[in-house]
Amino acid sequence: MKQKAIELLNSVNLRQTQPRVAILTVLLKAPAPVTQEQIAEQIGDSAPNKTTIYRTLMNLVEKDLVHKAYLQERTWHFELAHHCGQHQCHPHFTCSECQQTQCLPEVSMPLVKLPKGYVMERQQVRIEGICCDCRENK
Amino acid sequence: MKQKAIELLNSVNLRQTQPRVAILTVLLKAPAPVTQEQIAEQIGDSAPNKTTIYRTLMNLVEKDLVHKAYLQERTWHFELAHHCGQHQCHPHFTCSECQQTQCLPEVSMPLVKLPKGYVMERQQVRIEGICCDCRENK
DNA sequence: TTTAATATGCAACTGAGTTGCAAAAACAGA
DNA sequence: TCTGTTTTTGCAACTCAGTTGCATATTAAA
Repeated sequence: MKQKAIELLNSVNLRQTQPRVAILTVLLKAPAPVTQEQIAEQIGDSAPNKTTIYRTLMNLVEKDLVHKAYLQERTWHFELAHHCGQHQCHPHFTCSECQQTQCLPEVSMPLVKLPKGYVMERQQVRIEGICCDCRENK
Repeated sequence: MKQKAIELLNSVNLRQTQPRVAILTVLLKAPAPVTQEQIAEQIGDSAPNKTTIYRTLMNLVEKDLVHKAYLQERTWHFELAHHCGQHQCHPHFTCSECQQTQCLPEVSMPLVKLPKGYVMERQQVRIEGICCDCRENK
């Protein structure tokens, strides 16, 4: 994991620092998009300052290693981009009862046809609904 | 417009108040999702307090007259739901250069197939890319 | 009208994300 | 391995969208 993190940093010419490696390691393990706070929690006592976490995430987004996953919440969530297709991430499902978000297996959705002259960079799909657990407890 | 706003309020059993009518009227005219601040601006001097605007928007979202459109920004954007299909809104395009967002004409996207036991409420598509204007000015 | 229920405005608050700057760490070259 | 330059980090103070509590005003049903 840690090794993989270091490789990723090298691949985009970012200096290899403790905070960056730790943050990337968390992202590599995460099963769904995570917030700054969750990252800090996971790293524990040696977690970097929140400013550093945000700055690192922003660097990683800029290098396209990480994506901001837009969810119906106030807080930003991040996930590794390495499972995304060229123009499309996997869809995210958010339960409107329990607010839990999960990644859906990559589905090949057709890309929306853009008006002439527009360039597609990335298409994201977000789904709201009721998850299995919440439906049963009704 | 104002008449339409009143009808919408009646249809969901919300009391007809000046702020609500004004806010709905702005939403009815808006060509793309708008923020609290933009709504206040459009209404002008007689604009309700920002707390009222937020509370009204939340009421309208709850009644499903309005949707929160999730964009890659810090501020919330709202739009009328009346052009959305039952499980799907029209896609939004955000230019990663100029940050402008626009609605794309309703396209019929297939719905993602959810795992067993899940209920689909709404599917949203968000596209990032370069808009026509920005591409030409490069 | 009158009254009970609901909505509004205000001011103070919250909390995610940002900024500026001094101190620390990374790395290239000697 | 040391040195100097560049980049990164931590801290504290800040910003600003959205929230909360409560007193006052408005709605609409009787």
